[in-house]
Order: sequence, then structure tokens, then C-alpha cells
Amino acid sequence: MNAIEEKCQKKGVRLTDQRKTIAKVLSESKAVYGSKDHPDVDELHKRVSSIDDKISIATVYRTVKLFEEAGILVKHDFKAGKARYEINDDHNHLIDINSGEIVEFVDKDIEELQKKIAKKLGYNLVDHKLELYGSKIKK
Amino acid sequence: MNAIEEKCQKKGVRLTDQRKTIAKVLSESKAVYGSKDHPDVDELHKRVSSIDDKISIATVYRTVKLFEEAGILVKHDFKAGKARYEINDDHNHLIDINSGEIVEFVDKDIEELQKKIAKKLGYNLVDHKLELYGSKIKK
DNA sequence: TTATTTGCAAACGGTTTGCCGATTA
DNA sequence: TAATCGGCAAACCGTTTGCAAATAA
Repeated sequence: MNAIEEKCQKKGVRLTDQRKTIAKVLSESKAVYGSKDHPDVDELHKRVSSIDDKISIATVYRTVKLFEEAGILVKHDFKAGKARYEINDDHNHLIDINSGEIVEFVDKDIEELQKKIAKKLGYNLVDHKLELYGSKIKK
Repeated sequence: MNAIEEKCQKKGVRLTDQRKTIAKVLSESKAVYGSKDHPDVDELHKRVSSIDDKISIATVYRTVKLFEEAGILVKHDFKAGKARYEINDDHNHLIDINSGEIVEFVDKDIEELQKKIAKKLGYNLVDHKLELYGSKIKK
């Protein structure tokens, strides 16, 4: 049983065959595709179909939304149009404006600074989204 | 002639009556609605229609895209579904998760930090998007 | 005059949903 | 068994686009 299935159980989310398959694909996503993997629903459906080709895209949509509401996945709209998903695990993204490649990073300092700024504005920081867009430095 | 019209001229964007009207609405947007104003296309169309009710929503879509490509407007997808626009002027957003209210802010420190992080990852920072989500601190 | 723009309505593309038979707990 | 889920296809909704008439330069 993978991490996603465990979280489902904890939250009382019914574990169907389809959901297990989707959870499996998501859990393996990073391992197989590296840290740049942020599949959209179509891509997920493709991967899922290679295991069970009877799973409809509607189910992928429903599951992905379910997992998001359960806090298992995060949804990104790097460029609106197609949402992309990845396992919830707090970090930020740097997007290569030329290749579209996504680099993940975490930075303690920026996190602290954000909290401080929110407080100054009279808010408790609940969530944040930081995306950097850059071009590769040539050596 | 407002700032948007000037930029259009500079960029060789043809100034039609419709575009002038939309530019006017956009220029006045902040003044009238305050810093929390980030209208979507529908809202823009409504405001524009009160001046000239023959302007179609297709034109608003086309114009808004045109202005964005000219660097006059920035497009936001705070929550995907409906894009929202505002005059291009670099700052960040804090979004009240309860009321949806948007607070704008700038912070030098965070800007510097972002540049540094990008560099460390091997990139030149071209653009960035920072959104904080918070809940009001009660006093 | 001539390239561009606009309004209209139809098309598009990602996402959601109603229905109903299938499945889970 | 009762509640929930999944497949299918149709609906949805924000956005884009082809076309012919109107307009800016």
C-alpha cells in the first residue's frame, strides 16, 4: 500500500480499483519521470490506461479533484488552460521560459520572509505560491 | 491621451474607438475600485458597455490579449477558470482566503532573494509570480 | 484605398455532470 | 444491502475564430 492509499484510508476515501491504479501512477510519477514531472490529466490518463485501459478520463478528473480536496495532490496552473498535478509536498518552482522545464526548490529564507510580510499586512499565512521564470545561464 | 493609449501608439497598435474605451476603463479601474481591482473579462465588458454598449465581448477578449502581448496588462489566474487583468506594474498579491479580497505589496528583500535563488539554480530571473494566501488576524 | 478590426455566432478545449449499471464497505 | 462510484456522452463555460461588413491610417 503506497502513501496515497494510506492517506485515503485515513480520510475515509473509498479505495476502488481505479483509484488504486491512479494512486500507483502518481506515486511512481516522480521516480520514473524525475522532479520535472507535473502531469496534466490527459497525461495521467495515458499512463493509467497502460495499466487498465477501461478507466475513463472522467474518472481521472474526478479522482484528481478528490485527491486534491483530501490534500494529497496540489494543482498547478503554470500556464492556464491545462491544470497539472503533483503529490503535495511543499516546494516552489522555477520554470525555464525556453524549454518549459520545471525545477523544484525550497528556501527557508523566503518562507520566513513570506510569513513576515503577511503578518505585516495583517494576515496569517495559510498558503503561498511562488513561481520563478528564468532562462538558463550559459557557461 | 492616457498612458495606455500612449503605449499603443509607441508600439504601433492601431487605436480604434473600442480600444480607446477599453483603455479608459482600465486606466480608471484602480482609481475607481481601489487596489483590489483585478477585473475579469466579463467585468471589463460590463464596465465598457456602460460607455459604449455596442462593444462585443469578443473585442474585449481580443483587446485584452493584445494589451497583454504589448506588455501593457498582466494576466492573473489566481484561481483558474477566469483570467483577471490589471495594468502591468510589478508587485505581488496577498489573497484573503475568506473574502477573496486582494492586497498588493512589494518587497525588496524578497525580490533580491528570488534573483539569488534563480542564479544558484543556474538561471537568470526573467519573471516571477508570488501569491500569498492568508486569513485576517483578528484584533 | 487597403490592411486591420469588429460583431456575430459558431467552434473549441478543458472540465463537469446526469444517468444508471457496477462496485465497495 | 446501502451508499458510493465509474463509464458514457452530453452539457458547461471561458475563450477563440471564420466570415463579411465597417473602419483606421
